[in-house]
Amino acid sequence: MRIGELSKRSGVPARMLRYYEEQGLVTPRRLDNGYRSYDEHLVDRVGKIRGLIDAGIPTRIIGDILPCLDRRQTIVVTDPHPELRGILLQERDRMTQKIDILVHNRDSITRYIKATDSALGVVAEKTAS
Amino acid sequence: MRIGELSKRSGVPARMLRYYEEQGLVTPRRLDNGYRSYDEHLVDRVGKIRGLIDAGIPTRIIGDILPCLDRRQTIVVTDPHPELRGILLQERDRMTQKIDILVHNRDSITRYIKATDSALGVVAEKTAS
DNA sequence: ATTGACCTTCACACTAATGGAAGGGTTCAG
DNA sequence: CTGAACCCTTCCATTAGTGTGAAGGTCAAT
Repeated sequence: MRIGELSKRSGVPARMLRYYEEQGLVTPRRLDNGYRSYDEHLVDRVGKIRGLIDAGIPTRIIGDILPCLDRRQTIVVTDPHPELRGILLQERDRMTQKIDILVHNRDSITRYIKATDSALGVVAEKTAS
Repeated sequence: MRIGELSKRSGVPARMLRYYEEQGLVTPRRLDNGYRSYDEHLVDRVGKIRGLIDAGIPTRIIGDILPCLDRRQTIVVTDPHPELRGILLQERDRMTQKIDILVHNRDSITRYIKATDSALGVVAEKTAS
């Protein structure tokens, strides 16, 4: 498919799809006329990319970990660069840390909402009575 | 305490502490000589701020939710602006979404590491034999 | 009184992610 | 053939988060 369709289907602006290509995250083929041609499995890939970017992972790192994220992957035993394992471990820990922070703060927000709700509920009851 | 000490204790560069102030996230008192004076509880606060920024939450939003994050808070029934509840709900959902994505990808990475490890383990065994 | 370690503001600059416009091809439908 | 709707590249702009440096004030210790 061409960039417009991928953009529609993935919800990612075409501008960003070109940017991801520039960053080496997706490498569409080219048609004879120079148009980008994305094949099906890239829909999923850009979905992952968006998710990770939204979650605060920079593209530089996404590029490192993306190849390891595909289910049904052929494990790359011929490791392109040997520091990969270290990078992955480190990045996994970073993600765990982010998760913990997000969970904690989300729960705080939830508690806050509940508290205000019940407080207002009481007010509503009182004013209603 | 002054900015240098807070910086050391929180691990956040003084430059950033001034930036957070500019963004309205912390409002230190001022000494007679113009120096910023932070009191104890702000150590915690900047910790939260850093965590949230690292997790990909923009300061603008942190400013909204920060007041709701303090344990031992006085619930602000006199709601400064009435859209707050909506903002909080929306932001909480965003955070949940981020969490899900992070968890999913972190687990993928973990699986990948395990897979390569055991693959290399086999190789090591074979070469060792 | 000078030195050194703080602090102040202001300003310039960089990166990452994104938006957008300019100028120019391609394709297709009418 | 012409217009609409795509696509291309290149360049410029903006925002958030940072780093860094200049020019200067404060203060404690020598």
